[in-house]
Amino acid sequence: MPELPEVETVCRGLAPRLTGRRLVRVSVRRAGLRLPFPPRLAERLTGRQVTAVGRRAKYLLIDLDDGTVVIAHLGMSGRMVIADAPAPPPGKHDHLVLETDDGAVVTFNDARRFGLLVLAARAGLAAHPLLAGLGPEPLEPAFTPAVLSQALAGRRTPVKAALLDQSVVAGLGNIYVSEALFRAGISPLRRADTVAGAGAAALVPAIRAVLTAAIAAGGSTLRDYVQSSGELGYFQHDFAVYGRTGAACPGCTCNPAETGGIQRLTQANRSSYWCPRRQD
DNA sequence: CGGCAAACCTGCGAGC
DNA sequence: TGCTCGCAGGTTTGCC
Repeated sequence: MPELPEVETVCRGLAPRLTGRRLVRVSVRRAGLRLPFPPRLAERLTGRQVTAVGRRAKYLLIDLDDGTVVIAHLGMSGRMVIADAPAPPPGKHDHLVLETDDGAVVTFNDARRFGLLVLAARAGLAAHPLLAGLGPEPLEPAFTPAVLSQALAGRRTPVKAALLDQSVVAGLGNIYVSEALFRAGISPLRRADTVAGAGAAALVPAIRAVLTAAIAAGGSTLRDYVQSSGELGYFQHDFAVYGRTGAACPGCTCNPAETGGIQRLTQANRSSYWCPRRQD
């Protein structure tokens, strides 16, 4: 499920509970997820102090006091749940449990197991194979129309697929690509190279606005980003087009019964949602 | 190299 | 109620 805003929300929820804390107990309940867990994972984490919790694209980065960084990805169904010690009995798909010296219990749960968790050295982290190919962070100043334009130029694939490509821009997923294209008035069917230039100039603020609003929703609907259940990163957010096939387009005044409303199509095996009257 | 389908794995809702 | 089918927010692989 998680795209950049959800991972950011998980990050903000974990940070106050983990930063400065020492990991006093680590349970590893299976051999790995999409990738195998590192050898001796529990031993390598136990006793370490967390110095920072951050994010790059959809990756969660947890810095430890020995120069190690935990790189975690939530895949499609991964979640982090915070509870108070004593640790509750592990549930189905609880794969990793971290306990801190002040009594927080963080559980990494992932039903589909598309997530991952590996260790890396902080030094040279940007060159790590998982991170090296990532494009710019969409909320940072380096993500400019010129940069996006350059990344889209020469690409003959639909713009929908190009924006899903993490080397073009990091952190967008299926939901926010549809939402950003709607805001920018660009059809998901457009060939990427035709979106360079003016299209990119419209897309950059659209992407920024969509992500910023989603992060704000994550923060505002949760108390300190942690639900009462302890679950992080999952929040209700109103989408303009995503999952709204047949519904009225929020930007149109026409009758969806006559126009068909929001349309859904399949591109590269993923659903795209769009309003044909406002996006071309 | 570029683009697409399939693969990984489980859960859930819709339809019969 | 219970089964099957299609669908799911990610990423990699392998094939044309």
